[in-house]
Order: sequence, then C-alpha cells, then structure tokens
Amino acid sequence: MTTMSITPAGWPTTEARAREVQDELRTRVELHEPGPPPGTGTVTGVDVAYDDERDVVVAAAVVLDASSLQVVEEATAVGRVAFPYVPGLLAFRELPAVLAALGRLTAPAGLVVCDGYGLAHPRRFGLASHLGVLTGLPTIGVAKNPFTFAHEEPGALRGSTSLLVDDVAGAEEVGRAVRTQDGVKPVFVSVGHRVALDTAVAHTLHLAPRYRLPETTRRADSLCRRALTQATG
DNA sequence: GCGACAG
DNA sequence: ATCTTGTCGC
Repeated sequence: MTTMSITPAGWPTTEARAREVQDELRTRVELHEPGPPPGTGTVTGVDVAYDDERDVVVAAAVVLDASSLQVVEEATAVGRVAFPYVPGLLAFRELPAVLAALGRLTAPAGLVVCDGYGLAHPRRFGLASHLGVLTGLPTIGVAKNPFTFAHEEPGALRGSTSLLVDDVAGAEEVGRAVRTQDGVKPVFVSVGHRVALDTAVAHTLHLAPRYRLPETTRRADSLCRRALTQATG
C-alpha cells in the first residue's frame, strides 16, 4: 500500500514555527570544511514537481558518477504537499519528498546539488543548508534566479564569476553568480553544508560541461516531471 | 500599508 | 513551480 505519509513527524505547519526551526537548525550548519573535490565519487541531484490541484508532490534523486557524469541510480517518492510556497520557506515545501527519495537510494549520494539556495537566504538557511543538516551530507545550492540578492554581471565566458551579495546585510557575500556557458545567463551558487564556496563553484562548472544547468539538476528535473505525469495524468 | 520574492 | 505553439539555431 502507499498510504504512509511522506511528511516527517513534527514537520512545521505555520510560517512562524518554520522560521523558528530555521533559526534553531542554522547553528548546526558546517561552513569550514572544503568539501569533496569535483570529479571524484558520486554526486546527486534532487528536484521536486507539483500538481497543487491534486495536492500531489513528486521528488527525484539521481546519482551520477562524478567523473563520467553517467547515471548510477535513480529514485522517486510521491506524497502530499506539506507546505505552501512561501519565499524563504521553500525547504518546508520540498524537503519531505526529497528526504523520502534520498532514502530509497542504495548508492552513496556523495555531494548533493539542490535546485535553490543554501547560505544565500534571508536567515542564511536555505533549502541546501537545511537538507545538509538533516542528512549530514555535503550540499550546495544552484539557483536559476538571484532571489533578493544583488550581483554584477559576470564576464561573458564560461567560468566567469561575480559576487552575489546581500545589500540588506551590508553587502555581505552570500554566493556567486557563475557563467556556466559562453554568453548564457549565469546560475547562482551558494554553499549548503560541509562545502566551501570555491568548491561549490568548481562542482557547478564540472557538472555543466554542455548546458547552463548542472547535469544533476537536469536529470532530477526530468525524472520528477515524468514521475508526476505518471502519478497523475 | 505596498512591493519583491529560490521553487 | 505551472499554464502553453511554434520557432530559431546548432
């Protein structure tokens, strides 16, 4: 049967409580480890797709060999939407399904690449930070938009980067804008848990040899969409 | 109070 | 995130 809820016991249901949880868990983020070097071991992409009409959420976790970028293993998890989309509280909407999908993997996840932010967050505890603390795995966030942050335009060539700063917090650096392909809009990288920013940027470039987004994100996005179509219609 | 705002 | 056809380009 598939009647078990996918949402962890005690998962927040109010915005106020969710913010409290972020402030509590934030103290457990590890920001001083360099993180695994790019190209070795495994790397995992996670992403989520929704059908809010039917209250269905599907997460996908795709493990890649970090050297060849070939798929090692795939897993999905289907459940009910646990939280509405609220900017700054995305983790409470996405993580229950992501944790379930990761739990179905048999291969070691290695570094996990999230679709969204880590440190670059109003309270410095985005999706990637949250997932890292809950799993203990090294995590990074690669987002498609600058959210509320400011950045200079990186150089036009692949590999160019610029600072992503929080103007509200005195221009504190919270991540990097990274050009992964010549002349293509940059992605926005921030650290999650147990990975340094330079390492996170290196992983992002290594994972995006051909397209703007990392292969991890592309594979996970594709898989959760297919799984949602199959679960719904 | 108003507007902006990862996915 | 999601709603959606064709179209320009490698």
